[in-house]
Amino acid sequence: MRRAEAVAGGGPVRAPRTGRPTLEEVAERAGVSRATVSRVVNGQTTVAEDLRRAVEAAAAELGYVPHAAARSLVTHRTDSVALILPESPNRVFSDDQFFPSVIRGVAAELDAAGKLLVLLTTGSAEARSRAERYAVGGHVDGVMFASLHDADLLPELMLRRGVPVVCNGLPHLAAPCIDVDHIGGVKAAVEFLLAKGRRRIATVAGPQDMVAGRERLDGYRQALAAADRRAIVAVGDFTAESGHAAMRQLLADEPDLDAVFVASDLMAHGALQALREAGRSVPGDVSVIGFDDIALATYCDPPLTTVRQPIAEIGRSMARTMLRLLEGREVEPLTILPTELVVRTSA
Amino acid sequence: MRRAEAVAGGGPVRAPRTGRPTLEEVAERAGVSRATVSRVVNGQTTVAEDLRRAVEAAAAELGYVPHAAARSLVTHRTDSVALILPESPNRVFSDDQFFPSVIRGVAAELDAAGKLLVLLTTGSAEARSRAERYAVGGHVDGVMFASLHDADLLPELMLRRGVPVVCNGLPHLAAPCIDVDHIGGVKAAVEFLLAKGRRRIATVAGPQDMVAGRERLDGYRQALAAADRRAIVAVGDFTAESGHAAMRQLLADEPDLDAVFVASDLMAHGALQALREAGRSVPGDVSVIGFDDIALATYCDPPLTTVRQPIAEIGRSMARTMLRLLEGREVEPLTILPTELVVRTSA
DNA sequence: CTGTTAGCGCGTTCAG
DNA sequence: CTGAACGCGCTAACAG
Repeated sequence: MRRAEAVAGGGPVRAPRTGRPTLEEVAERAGVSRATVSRVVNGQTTVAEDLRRAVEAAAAELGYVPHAAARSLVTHRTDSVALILPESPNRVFSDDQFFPSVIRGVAAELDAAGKLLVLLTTGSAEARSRAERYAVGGHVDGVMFASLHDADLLPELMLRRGVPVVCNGLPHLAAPCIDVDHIGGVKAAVEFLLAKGRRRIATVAGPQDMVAGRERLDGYRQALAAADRRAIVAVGDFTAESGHAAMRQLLADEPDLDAVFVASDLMAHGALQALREAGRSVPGDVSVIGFDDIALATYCDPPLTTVRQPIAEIGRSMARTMLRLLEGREVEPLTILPTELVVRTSA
Repeated sequence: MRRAEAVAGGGPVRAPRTGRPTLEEVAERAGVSRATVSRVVNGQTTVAEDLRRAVEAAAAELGYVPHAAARSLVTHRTDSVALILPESPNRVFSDDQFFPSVIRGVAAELDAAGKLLVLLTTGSAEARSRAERYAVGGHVDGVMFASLHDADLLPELMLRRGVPVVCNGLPHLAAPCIDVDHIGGVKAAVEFLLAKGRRRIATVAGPQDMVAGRERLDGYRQALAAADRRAIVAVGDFTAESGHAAMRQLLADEPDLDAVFVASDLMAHGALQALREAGRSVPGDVSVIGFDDIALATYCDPPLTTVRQPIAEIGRSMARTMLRLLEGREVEPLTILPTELVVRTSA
């Protein structure tokens, strides 16, 4: 990996055509020192106009692009941040639109700030340790976590290593968090069902190792308790299949239920199918309300009444918080985004 | 940015607690040289067992993680590769499952190889030049392009800069390409419609600045020409809205059409809606066939007959090709994956 | 098998 | 305002 030696025979010693031009080569071509080129490239204003132009010309002709590694070795910055998606790639990029929407929000905000987004999925133990090494190894300036599980130690680990962290889905951490008002949204949904005269209201809850799963169940319980009604609960894992299975379970346990709040739209889609198979009409026999308001909700048959959470805004907000963190500015320790009931046909 | 100076007063000079341990600190703690630590960290077998253990212990205690920039500055490797998605983040992470599925395939394969995936969207000119600087700047070892547009100069640019490239959607490049058999799949679809006795078969074509758009239209034309029938064409851009508009156009131009091949499932979904609004039954009055076989196809009403392309396999194949390229091995210049007609209800 | 040495390409003092 | 010199943390020759 060493540069070519001078050619034997005493001809003029020319630097070999290396793959990429370096600062030094630009400097030589422009007839200035490396330091001056560096200043120009980094937009310092303390360079004489003619030199600056010479440097810019030389850089353009050579197609100079600073070497990322060399630069970040000395600056300790990379101008890129990671978004960690604590699921397998299969899950992240499935038909659940949650992660894609978060990504979209993050990407938009980072793009505007000229930062780069690195996506990491940590669905396996191996992937998790790779992500750790990646972040701690200084590949990125900070790390954002989407939809964390309770048991995930990665955020704390990174914090301890001095990596700036922003998260979603675990509010009690020593890092700024972005989340939505799960409980308020679910209460509105259940109250809507009660106001419609529904009396036996069940729920398909989400996974209980996640805040989103627990709080949506809490909201349901609180609303029912306030109306002095009994809770009827089945638990799924946010997938359509689990929603289908949970709905069957509910129908078996409680055949006379007349409404169900399902903790995600994807599960609601599965639940609708189970109701159809059981010969129940929606919303005639059973009212159904979902949670998320992803595109699928409008495709459902009938179109799904659901609690909208601003998913892309979670991403945007995380990104903005991270950018502020990287600038050393103050940030809100906890940001709660609003949810709202979107009434369609299923309830 | 300089290390703390020795403390005045002559006490023992201790290295200040820097943010992250370096090779040197591990070496000192283990009582060996930096080189030996480097060897152990990089898994070389030429280190005596006792030293290796001492190094491993020291590294573990200090929580040593190699500094990415320093390493890749000398190795010229980063162990990560980029996947470029030549659309805006909004488009990439929309309800079109194409990109997510490609990502999934790429991620799976790269994961298995211990490489990291960096996702870049190049929907704007600015994003494009940022991606260029990123790749040329040596952040990644190679670049993969998904679903290229004809006019995209980025691949050639990167090639010229010596960056390894693999692409999808532009087969005539000086880089290995992965694509699917568009024409064969579409021919099968149209022939299926003809065999069913359909006589006035229209098409909603995709964007004509992409191979996928052009070849699917070609396949349609070839199959109709072989049957001595007239082509009836409207053009969309692969979105549901454009499919809806194109279908309305077709119905206005050719009210007695009895079948339509739509060049993407998302457009087909829009087309179905337009047909419904126009009071045409599917498949009674009009047969509809889509292209892709994403999850949406099964949600359609009626479930969509469609040409399946192995989207995730495109991603896997791109990743495998890239890995081989990075190892300096031979690769196929062109890989064509098969398509197949999946018959459901809409035709 | 191990340690010593020389850069990788760049930003950044510090003199001039 | 400019250039010379140093070091970021690491790998890879080269000696021993």
